Amino acid sequence: MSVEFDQITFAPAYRKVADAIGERILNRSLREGERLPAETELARQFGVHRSTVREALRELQSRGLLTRRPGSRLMSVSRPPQERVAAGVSDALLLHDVTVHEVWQALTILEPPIAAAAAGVRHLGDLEALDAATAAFHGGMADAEVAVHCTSEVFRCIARATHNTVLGLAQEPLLRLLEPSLRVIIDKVPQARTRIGAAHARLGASIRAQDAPEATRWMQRHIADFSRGYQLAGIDMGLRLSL
Amino acid sequence: MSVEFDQITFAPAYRKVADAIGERILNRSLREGERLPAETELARQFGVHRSTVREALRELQSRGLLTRRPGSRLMSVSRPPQERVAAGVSDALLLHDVTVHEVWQALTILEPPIAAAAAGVRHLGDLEALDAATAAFHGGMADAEVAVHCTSEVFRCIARATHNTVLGLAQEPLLRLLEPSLRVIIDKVPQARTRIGAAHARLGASIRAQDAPEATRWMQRHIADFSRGYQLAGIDMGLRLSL
DNA sequence: GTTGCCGGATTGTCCGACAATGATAGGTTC
DNA sequence: GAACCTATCATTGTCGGACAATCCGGCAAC
Repeated sequence: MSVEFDQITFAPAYRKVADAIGERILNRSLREGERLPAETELARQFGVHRSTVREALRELQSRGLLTRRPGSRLMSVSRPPQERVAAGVSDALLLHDVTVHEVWQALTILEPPIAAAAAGVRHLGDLEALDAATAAFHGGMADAEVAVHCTSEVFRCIARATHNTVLGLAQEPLLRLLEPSLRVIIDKVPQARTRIGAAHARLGASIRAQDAPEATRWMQRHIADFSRGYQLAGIDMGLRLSL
Repeated sequence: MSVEFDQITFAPAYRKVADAIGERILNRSLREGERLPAETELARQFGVHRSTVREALRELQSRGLLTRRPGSRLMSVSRPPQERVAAGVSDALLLHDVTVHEVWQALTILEPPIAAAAAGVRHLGDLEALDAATAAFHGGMADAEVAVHCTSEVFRCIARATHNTVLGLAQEPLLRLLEPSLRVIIDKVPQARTRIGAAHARLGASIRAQDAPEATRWMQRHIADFSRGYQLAGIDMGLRLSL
């Protein structure tokens, strides 16, 4: 009965330019490190004004697809750095009002298997990095800031030891969201530091021994301890996170 | 002895403007849905040229922090839509040369506990959505495209049933990366559709029955099946993904 | 109630300009 | 020949201004 039309789609020029360049980066016809022509030249090629090109470049830059390498004014193609991507995810989660509990639950799910995987695949350098982080935790235990940083660093080292980029990138936003509340716990709960330190030691040992079940168990306890920490620090896990 | 100086940081005006606005969105002093002043007005407030403001807006827009609501020319504050964030993550993973195996391993880790959590918390609407996706899979099984879409949709429904945003957002990029290879499997492996369909049915049943262990088991098999599928379809899991 | 029209606001795009700053090449000194 | 200095040039960041298209709101006409 009724005639149906497709929604018409109009994209401004700056989006088209961004899409065109982005497309070629994604499909690898522009390779990492390759330098883009100057803005004026791009404007000429696309047949638009330089201002339009610049708007497109800002978008690609913020996606991490383009970056300016030090010592070069020209933009060059880059793979989005993990930190940037993770920051995007944690910002999004923050604005979506995720609760402490949601982050904690995700850690509960993610971390023990990561520890197990790390115990499976091991590589000497990875163990060293883990030891370094553990040692730094002990050394800087007095300073809450250092303690917090080292705690998440231990997580990072373990994830890195799995040599699975996906796991590392999945974990990173959680660590970012965890840190502020972890700081509160470490500040308010006296026994937190020693318990965390002990967990680190056991985790390191079991990963070194390639004892996956043991690594899993200790990681479970480690994460479970956070939940206790939240209680003791008087943090309501149902509350949404804030930066 | 030596005098130490901080690295001097220079940020172009468009970055400063973007940071200023972004900051206020992140710390919620600008609330979701709130409309920004017009570009001319922003330029006046920041004391820069409109082109500069526009470059900043492009960045915020691409981060999903600003969007234009239909029927309004003014930019309004938005929380980054999941799809956009997920797209950013999967693009990044793609460019970082993640392998099929890495994605698969992450699914192995993530999905069974998600299914278990879904079996714990259940909400009538969630079950309906899951049933709908399962039914759509059966209905459209002939069409590979539909089958692929419904398979990931089932994952999405299960994650949604956990009511944990973090889990949903962690999973989404994996689904995006999974889909192309899943399409190949469904095309090349005759028994794939029935096995996937069976898994969906069992998953739905055990979640409805709130049987977390059973849901875990079926999800494990479901994901393990993918690995078999890759073999049968002749896909080398060590190869990096491509779009 | 729908349609048509007008004024104003806003964006998308363009033109052109210019200072600051690195890169580079070319000449100079040892 | 190597190292150093300098003039030149290319490129970005930023600006001023301009203009068409378009969309919103309101109001009149049908």
